[in-house]
Amino acid sequence: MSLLVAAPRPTSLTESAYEKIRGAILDGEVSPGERLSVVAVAQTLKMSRSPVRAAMERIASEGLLEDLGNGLVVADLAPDALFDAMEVRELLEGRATELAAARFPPGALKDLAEIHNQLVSAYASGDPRSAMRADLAFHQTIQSHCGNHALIQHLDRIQSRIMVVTYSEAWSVESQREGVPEHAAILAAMRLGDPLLARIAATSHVRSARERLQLQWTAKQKAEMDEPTQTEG
Amino acid sequence: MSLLVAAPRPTSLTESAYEKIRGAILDGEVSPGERLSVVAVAQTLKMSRSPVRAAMERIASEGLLEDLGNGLVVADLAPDALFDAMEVRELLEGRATELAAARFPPGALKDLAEIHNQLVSAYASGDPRSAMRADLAFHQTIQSHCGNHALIQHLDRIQSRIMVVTYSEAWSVESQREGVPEHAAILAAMRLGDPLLARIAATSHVRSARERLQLQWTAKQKAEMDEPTQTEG
DNA sequence: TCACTGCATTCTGCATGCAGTCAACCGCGG
DNA sequence: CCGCGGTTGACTGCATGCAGAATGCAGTGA
Repeated sequence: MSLLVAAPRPTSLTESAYEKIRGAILDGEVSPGERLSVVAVAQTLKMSRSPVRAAMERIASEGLLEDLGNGLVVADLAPDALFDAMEVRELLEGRATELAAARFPPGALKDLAEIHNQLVSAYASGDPRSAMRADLAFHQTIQSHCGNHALIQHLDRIQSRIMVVTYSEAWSVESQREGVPEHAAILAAMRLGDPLLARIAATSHVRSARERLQLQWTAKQKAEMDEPTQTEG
Repeated sequence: MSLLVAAPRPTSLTESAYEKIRGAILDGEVSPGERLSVVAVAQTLKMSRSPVRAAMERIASEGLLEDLGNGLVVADLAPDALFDAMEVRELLEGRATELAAARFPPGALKDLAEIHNQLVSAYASGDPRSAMRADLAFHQTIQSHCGNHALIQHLDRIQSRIMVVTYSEAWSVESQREGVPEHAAILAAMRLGDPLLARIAATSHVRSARERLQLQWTAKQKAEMDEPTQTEG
Protein backbone atom coordinates (compact mmCIF):
# COMPACT_ATOMS: atom_id res chain seq x y z
CA MET A 1 0.00 0.00 0.00
CA SER A 2 2.40 2.63 1.14
CA LEU A 3 4.91 0.55 -0.74
CA LEU A 4 7.86 0.22 1.54
CA VAL A 5 8.68 3.27 3.59
CA ALA A 6 6.93 2.50 6.81
CA ALA A 7 4.06 4.78 7.64
CA PRO A 8 3.16 5.61 11.21
CA ARG A 9 -0.34 4.75 12.30
CA PRO A 10 -2.79 7.27 10.90
CA THR A 11 -2.85 9.46 13.95
CA SER A 12 -4.11 12.54 12.18
CA LEU A 13 -6.82 13.07 9.62
CA THR A 14 -4.23 14.30 7.17
CA GLU A 15 -2.25 11.10 7.54
CA SER A 16 -5.37 9.04 7.12
CA ALA A 17 -6.37 10.92 4.00
CA TYR A 18 -2.86 10.60 2.64
CA GLU A 19 -2.84 6.85 2.99
CA LYS A 20 -6.28 6.40 1.54
CA ILE A 21 -5.73 8.60 -1.48
CA ARG A 22 -2.29 7.24 -2.20
CA GLY A 23 -3.54 3.71 -1.79
CA ALA A 24 -6.36 4.37 -4.21
CA ILE A 25 -3.94 5.68 -6.78
CA LEU A 26 -1.45 2.86 -6.37
CA ASP A 27 -4.20 0.29 -6.47
CA GLY A 28 -5.35 1.71 -9.74
CA GLU A 29 -8.76 2.68 -8.40
CA VAL A 30 -8.25 6.01 -10.09
CA SER A 31 -6.48 6.11 -13.39
CA PRO A 32 -3.80 8.43 -14.73
CA GLY A 33 -5.35 11.59 -16.10
CA GLU A 34 -8.35 11.32 -13.85
CA ARG A 35 -9.13 14.47 -11.91
CA LEU A 36 -9.48 14.58 -8.16
CA SER A 37 -11.18 17.58 -6.62
CA VAL A 38 -10.55 18.42 -3.02
CA VAL A 39 -14.20 18.89 -2.17
CA ALA A 40 -15.27 15.64 -3.77
CA VAL A 41 -12.60 13.64 -1.97
CA ALA A 42 -13.37 15.41 1.26
CA GLN A 43 -17.00 14.41 0.99
CA THR A 44 -16.09 10.83 0.19
CA LEU A 45 -13.70 10.65 3.11
CA LYS A 46 -16.13 12.50 5.37
CA MET A 47 -13.71 15.14 6.52
CA SER A 48 -13.17 18.79 5.82
CA ARG A 49 -11.10 20.11 2.95
CA SER A 50 -8.06 21.03 5.01
CA PRO A 51 -6.60 17.59 5.69
CA VAL A 52 -7.57 16.38 2.24
CA ARG A 53 -5.91 19.31 0.63
CA ALA A 54 -2.75 18.81 2.67
CA ALA A 55 -2.65 15.14 1.79
CA MET A 56 -3.15 15.79 -1.90
CA GLU A 57 -0.45 18.42 -1.99
CA ARG A 58 1.92 16.00 -0.36
CA ILE A 59 1.07 13.30 -2.86
CA ALA A 60 1.55 15.80 -5.63
CA SER A 61 4.99 16.66 -4.36
CA GLU A 62 5.80 12.98 -4.60
CA GLY A 63 4.84 13.05 -8.23
CA LEU A 64 1.75 10.86 -8.04
CA LEU A 65 -0.58 13.78 -8.57
CA GLU A 66 -0.04 16.60 -10.96
CA ASP A 67 -1.18 20.14 -10.39
CA LEU A 68 -2.73 21.36 -13.61
CA GLY A 69 -3.41 24.91 -12.51
CA ASN A 70 -6.94 23.98 -11.67
CA GLY A 71 -7.38 20.81 -9.74
CA LEU A 72 -5.14 17.83 -9.38
CA VAL A 73 -5.03 14.92 -11.76
CA VAL A 74 -3.46 11.53 -11.29
CA ALA A 75 -0.03 11.78 -12.80
CA ASP A 76 0.54 10.17 -16.11
CA LEU A 77 3.97 9.58 -17.53
CA ALA A 78 4.81 10.10 -21.13
CA PRO A 79 6.40 6.92 -22.46
CA ASP A 80 9.81 8.55 -22.56
CA ALA A 81 9.49 9.65 -18.96
CA LEU A 82 8.49 6.13 -18.03
CA PHE A 83 11.55 4.70 -19.68
CA ASP A 84 13.70 7.29 -17.94
CA ALA A 85 12.23 6.27 -14.64
CA MET A 86 12.89 2.64 -15.42
CA GLU A 87 16.49 3.48 -16.07
CA VAL A 88 16.83 5.10 -12.67
CA ARG A 89 15.15 2.12 -11.14
CA GLU A 90 17.62 -0.16 -12.87
CA LEU A 91 20.51 1.65 -11.26
CA LEU A 92 19.06 1.75 -7.78
CA GLU A 93 17.58 -1.72 -7.83
CA GLY A 94 20.83 -3.23 -9.01
CA ARG A 95 22.72 -1.72 -6.14
CA ALA A 96 20.06 -2.52 -3.58
CA THR A 97 19.96 -6.13 -4.65
CA GLU A 98 23.72 -6.35 -4.54
CA LEU A 99 23.82 -4.99 -1.02
CA ALA A 100 20.98 -7.22 0.10
CA ALA A 101 22.58 -10.36 -1.30
CA ALA A 102 25.55 -9.91 1.00
CA ARG A 103 23.43 -9.85 4.11
CA PHE A 104 20.23 -11.63 3.29
CA PRO A 105 18.82 -13.51 6.28
CA PRO A 106 17.68 -17.10 5.73
CA GLY A 107 14.22 -16.32 7.02
CA ALA A 108 13.70 -13.68 4.40
CA LEU A 109 14.91 -16.16 1.85
CA LYS A 110 11.97 -18.37 2.64
CA ASP A 111 9.58 -15.43 2.38
CA LEU A 112 11.07 -14.52 -0.93
CA ALA A 113 10.59 -18.01 -2.32
CA GLU A 114 7.01 -17.92 -1.10
CA ILE A 115 6.35 -14.62 -2.83
CA HIS A 116 7.90 -15.98 -5.96
CA ASN A 117 5.49 -18.89 -5.89
CA GLN A 118 2.58 -16.52 -5.44
CA LEU A 119 3.76 -14.61 -8.45
CA VAL A 120 3.91 -17.74 -10.57
CA SER A 121 0.48 -18.89 -9.53
CA ALA A 122 -0.97 -15.44 -10.03
CA TYR A 123 0.17 -15.57 -13.62
CA ALA A 124 -1.07 -19.11 -13.95
CA SER A 125 -4.52 -18.10 -12.80
CA GLY A 126 -4.44 -14.99 -14.97
CA ASP A 127 -4.76 -12.50 -12.15
CA PRO A 128 -2.72 -9.49 -13.25
CA ARG A 129 -3.51 -7.43 -10.17
CA SER A 130 -2.21 -10.10 -7.83
CA ALA A 131 0.74 -10.62 -10.11
CA MET A 132 1.75 -7.00 -9.90
CA ARG A 133 1.35 -7.07 -6.17
CA ALA A 134 3.53 -10.13 -5.84
CA ASP A 135 6.06 -8.66 -8.23
CA LEU A 136 6.28 -5.55 -6.12
CA ALA A 137 6.50 -7.54 -2.90
CA PHE A 138 9.33 -9.57 -4.36
CA HIS A 139 11.45 -6.56 -5.05
CA GLN A 140 10.54 -4.81 -1.84
CA THR A 141 11.46 -7.82 0.24
CA ILE A 142 14.91 -7.74 -1.25
CA GLN A 143 15.29 -3.99 -0.99
CA SER A 144 14.25 -3.92 2.62
CA HIS A 145 17.41 -5.81 3.49
CA CYS A 146 19.87 -3.65 1.58
CA GLY A 147 20.70 -1.65 4.68
CA ASN A 148 20.64 1.73 2.98
CA HIS A 149 17.58 3.69 3.90
CA ALA A 150 18.12 6.45 1.37
CA LEU A 151 18.28 3.85 -1.34
CA ILE A 152 15.04 2.31 -0.17
CA GLN A 153 13.33 5.67 -0.11
CA HIS A 154 14.28 6.59 -3.62
CA LEU A 155 13.37 3.16 -4.92
CA ASP A 156 10.03 3.40 -3.21
CA ARG A 157 9.28 6.69 -4.83
CA ILE A 158 10.30 5.72 -8.31
CA GLN A 159 8.49 2.43 -8.12
CA SER A 160 5.35 4.22 -7.10
CA ARG A 161 5.45 6.43 -10.13
CA ILE A 162 6.13 3.52 -12.42
CA MET A 163 3.36 1.47 -10.90
CA VAL A 164 0.73 4.12 -11.37
CA VAL A 165 1.38 4.14 -15.07
CA THR A 166 1.87 0.45 -15.66
CA TYR A 167 -1.26 -0.36 -13.75
CA SER A 168 -3.24 1.41 -16.36
CA GLU A 169 -4.46 -0.83 -19.11
CA ALA A 170 -2.29 0.92 -21.65
CA TRP A 171 0.57 -1.32 -20.61
CA SER A 172 -0.38 -4.92 -20.87
CA VAL A 173 0.68 -6.78 -17.78
CA GLU A 174 0.77 -9.85 -19.95
CA SER A 175 4.16 -9.12 -21.40
CA GLN A 176 5.60 -8.85 -17.92
CA ARG A 177 5.00 -12.56 -17.54
CA GLU A 178 8.26 -13.03 -19.34
CA GLY A 179 9.95 -11.60 -16.30
CA VAL A 180 9.25 -14.68 -14.21
CA PRO A 181 12.44 -16.57 -15.10
CA GLU A 182 14.37 -13.41 -14.40
CA HIS A 183 12.88 -13.35 -10.94
CA ALA A 184 13.98 -16.93 -10.54
CA ALA A 185 17.51 -15.90 -11.42
CA ILE A 186 17.45 -13.18 -8.78
CA LEU A 187 16.12 -15.62 -6.24
CA ALA A 188 18.91 -18.03 -7.08
CA ALA A 189 21.51 -15.32 -6.67
CA MET A 190 20.10 -14.42 -3.29
CA ARG A 191 20.24 -18.05 -2.28
CA LEU A 192 23.89 -18.14 -3.26
CA GLY A 193 24.46 -14.89 -1.43
CA ASP A 194 26.44 -13.71 -4.43
CA PRO A 195 26.28 -9.89 -4.59
CA LEU A 196 27.70 -9.49 -8.06
CA LEU A 197 25.45 -12.13 -9.53
CA ALA A 198 22.48 -10.62 -7.73
CA ARG A 199 23.25 -7.23 -9.10
CA ILE A 200 23.54 -8.47 -12.63
CA ALA A 201 20.34 -10.46 -12.34
CA ALA A 202 18.43 -7.50 -10.93
CA THR A 203 19.83 -5.02 -13.38
CA SER A 204 19.09 -7.12 -16.40
CA HIS A 205 15.63 -7.88 -15.09
CA VAL A 206 14.71 -4.24 -14.87
CA ARG A 207 16.31 -3.51 -18.19
CA SER A 208 14.41 -6.33 -19.83
CA ALA A 209 11.18 -5.09 -18.33
CA ARG A 210 11.89 -1.69 -19.77
CA GLU A 211 12.66 -3.12 -23.15
CA ARG A 212 9.43 -5.07 -23.13
CA LEU A 213 7.54 -1.89 -22.39
CA GLN A 214 9.38 -0.12 -25.16
CA LEU A 215 8.60 -2.86 -27.65
CA GLN A 216 5.00 -2.76 -26.63
CA TRP A 217 4.93 0.97 -27.05
CA THR A 218 6.46 1.03 -30.47
CA ALA A 219 4.13 -1.72 -31.58
CA LYS A 220 1.19 0.27 -30.36
CA GLN A 221 2.47 3.36 -32.11
CA LYS A 222 2.78 1.42 -35.33
CA ALA A 223 -0.70 0.06 -34.98
CA GLU A 224 -2.07 3.54 -34.56
CA MET A 225 -0.19 4.69 -37.61
CA ASP A 226 -1.72 1.94 -39.70
CA GLU A 227 -5.19 2.56 -38.41
CA PRO A 228 -5.72 6.17 -37.38
CA THR A 229 -8.63 7.29 -35.25
CA GLN A 230 -11.64 5.33 -36.34
CA THR A 231 -13.72 8.46 -36.80
CA GLU A 232 -11.54 9.39 -39.71
CA GLY A 233 -11.16 7.74 -43.08
CA MET B 1 18.32 28.04 -4.80
CA SER B 2 15.77 25.53 -5.95
CA LEU B 3 18.77 23.50 -7.00
CA LEU B 4 17.93 22.23 -10.39
CA VAL B 5 14.37 21.19 -10.93
CA ALA B 6 12.97 24.26 -12.57
CA ALA B 7 10.51 26.17 -10.47
CA PRO B 8 7.72 28.15 -12.10
CA ARG B 9 7.60 31.81 -11.26
CA PRO B 10 6.19 32.22 -7.77
CA THR B 11 2.65 32.74 -8.91
CA SER B 12 1.01 31.78 -5.64
CA LEU B 13 1.80 32.66 -2.08
CA THR B 14 2.39 29.01 -1.33
CA GLU B 15 4.96 28.80 -4.09
CA SER B 16 6.64 31.95 -2.89
CA ALA B 17 6.80 30.68 0.67
CA TYR B 18 8.12 27.35 -0.55
CA GLU B 19 10.98 28.93 -2.41
CA LYS B 20 11.91 31.27 0.39
CA ILE B 21 11.88 28.66 3.12
CA ARG B 22 13.67 26.08 1.04
CA GLY B 23 16.21 28.63 -0.03
CA ALA B 24 16.84 29.61 3.56
CA ILE B 25 17.43 26.01 4.52
CA LEU B 26 19.69 25.27 1.59
CA ASP B 27 21.63 28.45 2.14
CA GLY B 28 22.26 27.40 5.68
CA GLU B 29 20.44 30.38 7.13
CA VAL B 30 18.74 27.95 9.44
CA SER B 31 20.68 25.01 10.73
CA PRO B 32 19.77 21.35 11.12
CA GLY B 33 17.87 20.78 14.32
CA GLU B 34 16.53 24.31 14.37
CA ARG B 35 12.81 24.60 14.85
CA LEU B 36 10.53 26.49 12.49
CA SER B 37 7.08 27.41 13.68
CA VAL B 38 4.38 28.14 11.17
CA VAL B 39 3.22 31.30 12.87
CA ALA B 40 6.69 32.74 13.20
CA VAL B 41 7.52 32.10 9.57
CA ALA B 42 4.16 33.46 8.52
CA GLN B 43 4.84 36.69 10.36
CA THR B 44 8.31 36.96 8.87
CA LEU B 45 6.97 36.37 5.39
CA LYS B 46 3.97 38.61 6.00
CA MET B 47 1.35 36.15 4.91
CA SER B 48 -1.21 33.99 6.66
CA ARG B 49 -0.46 30.58 8.03
CA SER B 50 -2.15 28.62 5.27
CA PRO B 51 0.38 29.04 2.49
CA VAL B 52 3.26 28.79 4.93
CA ARG B 53 1.92 25.62 6.36
CA ALA B 54 1.42 24.12 2.92
CA ALA B 55 4.93 25.06 1.88
CA MET B 56 6.46 23.62 5.01
CA GLU B 57 4.59 20.37 4.67
CA ARG B 58 5.81 20.08 1.13
CA ILE B 59 9.38 20.72 2.17
CA ALA B 60 8.97 18.16 4.92
CA SER B 61 7.80 15.58 2.41
CA GLU B 62 11.01 16.24 0.52
CA GLY B 63 12.95 15.41 3.62
CA LEU B 64 14.39 18.84 4.34
CA LEU B 65 12.14 19.37 7.30
CA GLU B 66 11.24 16.79 9.85
CA ASP B 67 7.93 16.60 11.64
CA LEU B 68 8.66 15.98 15.29
CA GLY B 69 5.07 15.68 16.40
CA ASN B 70 5.09 19.27 17.46
CA GLY B 71 6.52 21.71 15.02
CA LEU B 72 8.93 21.16 12.21
CA VAL B 73 12.68 21.16 12.56
CA VAL B 74 15.30 21.38 9.87
CA ALA B 75 16.25 17.83 9.05
CA ASP B 76 19.52 16.55 10.27
CA LEU B 77 21.12 13.38 9.02
CA ALA B 78 22.88 10.93 11.23
CA PRO B 79 26.34 10.31 9.81
CA ASP B 80 25.38 6.85 8.62
CA ALA B 81 22.38 8.24 6.81
CA LEU B 82 24.59 10.85 5.22
CA PHE B 83 26.96 8.21 3.95
CA ASP B 84 24.02 6.21 2.65
CA ALA B 85 22.80 9.25 0.79
CA MET B 86 26.24 9.80 -0.66
CA GLU B 87 26.22 6.27 -1.94
CA VAL B 88 22.96 6.84 -3.75
CA ARG B 89 24.33 10.04 -5.13
CA GLU B 90 27.39 8.18 -6.38
CA LEU B 91 25.21 5.85 -8.37
CA LEU B 92 23.00 8.51 -9.87
CA GLU B 93 25.69 11.04 -10.48
CA GLY B 94 27.87 8.50 -12.25
CA ARG B 95 25.12 7.64 -14.65
CA ALA B 96 24.05 11.23 -15.20
CA THR B 97 27.59 12.27 -15.99
CA GLU B 98 28.00 9.36 -18.36
CA LEU B 99 24.85 10.30 -20.22
CA ALA B 100 25.78 13.94 -20.31
CA ALA B 101 29.25 13.29 -21.66
CA ALA B 102 27.79 11.72 -24.76
CA ARG B 103 25.73 14.76 -25.62
CA PHE B 104 27.40 17.71 -24.00
CA PRO B 105 27.05 20.89 -26.03
CA PRO B 106 30.18 23.00 -26.58
CA GLY B 107 28.55 26.06 -25.09
CA ALA B 108 27.91 24.28 -21.82
CA LEU B 109 31.49 23.16 -21.87
CA LYS B 110 32.58 26.76 -21.67
CA ASP B 111 30.19 27.40 -18.81
CA LEU B 112 31.50 24.39 -17.01
CA ALA B 113 35.09 25.56 -17.30
CA GLU B 114 34.03 28.96 -16.01
CA ILE B 115 32.31 27.42 -13.00
CA HIS B 116 35.36 25.33 -12.34
CA ASN B 117 37.48 28.45 -12.25
CA GLN B 118 35.06 30.06 -9.83
CA LEU B 119 35.38 27.03 -7.62
CA VAL B 120 39.15 27.22 -7.65
CA SER B 121 39.22 30.91 -6.83
CA ALA B 122 36.60 30.49 -4.14
CA TYR B 123 38.89 28.04 -2.42
CA ALA B 124 41.86 30.31 -3.00
CA SER B 125 40.09 33.19 -1.32
CA GLY B 126 38.87 30.95 1.47
CA ASP B 127 35.18 31.46 0.81
CA PRO B 128 33.55 28.12 1.66
CA ARG B 129 30.03 29.30 0.94
CA SER B 130 30.91 30.35 -2.60
CA ALA B 131 32.90 27.18 -2.99
CA MET B 132 29.93 25.01 -2.12
CA ARG B 133 27.77 27.01 -4.47
CA ALA B 134 30.22 26.60 -7.32
CA ASP B 135 30.65 22.92 -6.53
CA LEU B 136 26.91 22.46 -6.72
CA ALA B 137 26.66 24.47 -9.92
CA PHE B 138 29.37 22.34 -11.49
CA HIS B 139 27.51 19.11 -10.94
CA GLN B 140 24.15 20.58 -11.83
CA THR B 141 25.43 21.94 -15.10
CA ILE B 142 26.51 18.47 -16.08
CA GLN B 143 23.38 16.80 -14.83
CA SER B 144 21.12 19.18 -16.65
CA HIS B 145 22.39 17.76 -19.93
CA CYS B 146 21.94 14.10 -19.10
CA GLY B 147 18.58 13.98 -20.85
CA ASN B 148 16.84 11.94 -18.17
CA HIS B 149 14.47 14.05 -16.14
CA ALA B 150 13.77 11.42 -13.52
CA LEU B 151 17.47 11.11 -12.91
CA ILE B 152 17.78 14.85 -12.48
CA GLN B 153 14.89 14.94 -10.05
CA HIS B 154 16.28 12.27 -7.80
CA LEU B 155 19.74 13.79 -7.89
CA ASP B 156 18.28 17.14 -7.01
CA ARG B 157 16.52 15.75 -4.02
CA ILE B 158 19.41 13.78 -2.66
CA GLN B 159 21.81 16.62 -3.16
CA SER B 160 19.50 18.92 -1.26
CA ARG B 161 19.49 16.65 1.72
CA ILE B 162 23.24 16.23 1.62
CA MET B 163 23.79 19.95 1.31
CA VAL B 164 21.71 20.83 4.33
CA VAL B 165 23.89 18.67 6.50
CA THR B 166 27.26 19.47 5.01
CA TYR B 167 26.57 23.17 5.21
CA SER B 168 26.51 22.89 8.91
CA GLU B 169 29.84 23.55 10.51
CA ALA B 170 30.09 19.99 11.71
CA TRP B 171 31.52 19.06 8.33
CA SER B 172 34.48 21.15 7.47
CA VAL B 173 34.27 22.36 3.93
CA GLU B 174 38.03 22.53 4.01
CA SER B 175 38.54 18.88 3.37
CA GLN B 176 36.41 19.14 0.26
CA ARG B 177 39.14 21.26 -1.27
CA GLU B 178 40.83 18.00 -2.14
CA GLY B 179 38.03 17.41 -4.58
CA VAL B 180 39.24 20.10 -6.95
CA PRO B 181 41.54 17.89 -9.01
CA GLU B 182 38.72 15.37 -9.25
CA HIS B 183 36.54 18.06 -10.73
CA ALA B 184 39.28 18.79 -13.19
CA ALA B 185 39.24 15.13 -14.20
CA ILE B 186 35.51 15.26 -14.78
CA LEU B 187 35.89 18.42 -16.82
CA ALA B 188 38.54 16.76 -18.93
CA ALA B 189 36.32 13.76 -19.53
CA MET B 190 33.49 16.04 -20.63
CA ARG B 191 35.85 17.79 -23.01
CA LEU B 192 36.79 14.46 -24.49
CA GLY B 193 33.15 13.49 -24.64
CA ASP B 194 34.11 10.12 -23.23
CA PRO B 195 31.10 8.68 -21.37
CA LEU B 196 32.92 5.85 -19.67
CA LEU B 197 35.73 8.05 -18.48
CA ALA B 198 33.23 10.65 -17.33
CA ARG B 199 31.33 8.10 -15.35
CA ILE B 200 34.41 6.81 -13.64
CA ALA B 201 35.60 10.30 -12.84
CA ALA B 202 32.25 11.31 -11.39
CA THR B 203 31.78 8.11 -9.45
CA SER B 204 35.18 8.20 -7.87
CA HIS B 205 34.76 11.88 -7.08
CA VAL B 206 31.61 11.29 -5.11
CA ARG B 207 33.09 8.24 -3.46
CA SER B 208 36.17 10.18 -2.45
CA ALA B 209 34.05 12.96 -1.05
CA ARG B 210 32.18 10.41 0.99
CA GLU B 211 35.38 8.86 2.25
CA ARG B 212 36.68 12.26 3.25
CA LEU B 213 33.54 12.85 5.24
CA GLN B 214 33.87 9.45 6.85
CA LEU B 215 37.47 10.08 7.80
CA GLN B 216 36.52 13.41 9.26
CA TRP B 217 33.75 11.80 11.21
CA THR B 218 35.81 9.02 12.71
CA ALA B 219 38.51 11.53 13.60
CA LYS B 220 35.96 13.65 15.35
CA GLN B 221 34.59 10.62 17.15
CA LYS B 222 38.05 9.71 18.31
CA ALA B 223 38.70 13.24 19.53
CA GLU B 224 35.52 13.15 21.57
CA MET B 225 36.51 9.82 23.04
CA ASP B 226 39.83 11.21 24.18
CA GLU B 227 38.32 14.33 25.61
CA PRO B 228 34.75 13.81 26.74
CA THR B 229 32.37 16.62 27.51
CA GLN B 230 34.33 19.33 29.18
CA THR B 231 31.91 19.55 32.08
CA GLU B 232 33.04 16.12 33.16
CA GLY B 233 36.39 14.98 34.60
C1' DT C 1 19.03 24.43 46.78
C1' DC C 2 16.17 21.34 44.34
C1' DA C 3 11.94 19.05 42.85
C1' DC C 4 7.19 19.46 41.87
C1' DT C 5 2.86 21.41 40.59
C1' DG C 6 -0.23 24.52 38.40
C1' DC C 7 -0.84 28.05 35.12
C1' DA C 8 -0.39 30.80 31.12
C1' DT C 9 1.24 31.08 26.67
C1' DT C 10 1.79 29.22 22.28
C1' DC C 11 1.35 26.09 18.80
C1' DT C 12 -0.65 22.65 15.84
C1' DG C 13 -4.49 20.59 13.39
C1' DC C 14 -8.88 21.15 11.56
C1' DA C 15 -13.05 23.64 10.00
C1' DT C 16 -15.00 27.09 7.45
C1' DG C 17 -15.83 31.77 5.21
C1' DC C 18 -14.83 34.43 1.16
C1' DA C 19 -13.14 36.26 -3.20
C1' DG C 20 -11.27 35.38 -7.63
C1' DT C 21 -11.11 32.25 -11.53
C1' DC C 22 -12.03 28.85 -14.76
C1' DA C 23 -15.15 25.96 -17.32
C1' DA C 24 -19.24 24.43 -18.99
C1' DC C 25 -23.67 25.39 -20.58
C1' DC C 26 -27.41 27.81 -22.65
C1' DG C 27 -29.58 30.92 -25.56
C1' DC C 28 -29.15 34.17 -29.34
C1' DG C 29 -27.71 35.94 -33.75
C1' DG C 30 -25.80 35.05 -38.34
C1' DC D 1 -26.86 24.58 -38.66
C1' DC D 2 -22.91 26.88 -36.59
C1' DG D 3 -20.42 30.35 -33.88
C1' DC D 4 -20.45 33.43 -29.90
C1' DG D 5 -21.25 35.93 -25.63
C1' DG D 6 -23.24 35.94 -21.18
C1' DT D 7 -24.50 33.58 -17.16
C1' DT D 8 -24.20 30.15 -13.77
C1' DG D 9 -21.89 26.92 -11.11
C1' DA D 10 -18.08 24.93 -8.95
C1' DC D 11 -13.59 24.89 -7.30
C1' DT D 12 -9.15 26.61 -5.80
C1' DG D 13 -6.31 29.45 -2.86
C1' DC D 14 -6.07 32.11 1.14
C1' DA D 15 -7.51 33.90 5.67
C1' DT D 16 -9.03 33.07 10.06
C1' DG D 17 -11.63 31.03 14.11
C1' DC D 18 -11.40 27.49 17.52
C1' DA D 19 -10.34 23.40 20.44
C1' DG D 20 -6.88 20.41 22.28
C1' DA D 21 -2.06 19.64 23.56
C1' DA D 22 2.42 20.67 24.72
C1' DT D 23 5.87 23.59 26.61
C1' DG D 24 8.08 26.59 29.59
C1' DC D 25 7.90 29.19 33.75
C1' DA D 26 6.82 30.78 38.15
C1' DG D 27 5.85 29.83 42.63
C1' DT D 28 5.66 26.63 46.56
C1' DG D 29 7.18 23.16 49.64
C1' DA D 30 10.78 20.11 51.37
